Amino acid sequence: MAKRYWLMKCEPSAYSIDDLARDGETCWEGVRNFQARNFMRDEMRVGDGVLFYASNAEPSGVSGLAKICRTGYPDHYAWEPGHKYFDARSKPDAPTWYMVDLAFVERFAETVPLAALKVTPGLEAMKVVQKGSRLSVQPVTKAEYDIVVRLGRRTGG
DNA sequence: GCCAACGTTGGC
DNA sequence: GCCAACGTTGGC
Repeated sequence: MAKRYWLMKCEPSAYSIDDLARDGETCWEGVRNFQARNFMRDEMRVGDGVLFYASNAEPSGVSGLAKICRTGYPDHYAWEPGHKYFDARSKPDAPTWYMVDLAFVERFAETVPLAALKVTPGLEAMKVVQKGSRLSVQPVTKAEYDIVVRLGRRTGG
């Protein structure tokens, strides 16, 4: 299957592109939205490209790149009573929630702010630029991915 | 910190 | 199945 592209959101106070650069790889636990779950469980493949998006940040925007290094598997944190991500619905023999693993690719010198995404031709259809979009894992096209990468690598504004 | 927009839950 | 209430997301 052809390589696909995604945008994945995280608050930097929880996990940032710098954290990923340090760790090399991380598991993307804690997604508790069915649509986002379906993308991770059913559609992501090893090698897919990821725009790493910092939400609730200064500024919010794409702070770097990652790639999928492990396809969907059960989010075992949902099975740990007392854990922040515990969910009694999810059982080891019938998991409700899934996660993938991400590998660090690149940290942009400066975050590409949401405001820049909103005014860049070719990105109008991205979910993240649409008002009220809360989906934390969303597909992007190769064209959109390439435009954002170009913005992220452009130095000196 | 505010609050609009959203997804989910639950009463009926 | 409807929809109000609730909790959460996330820009500002």
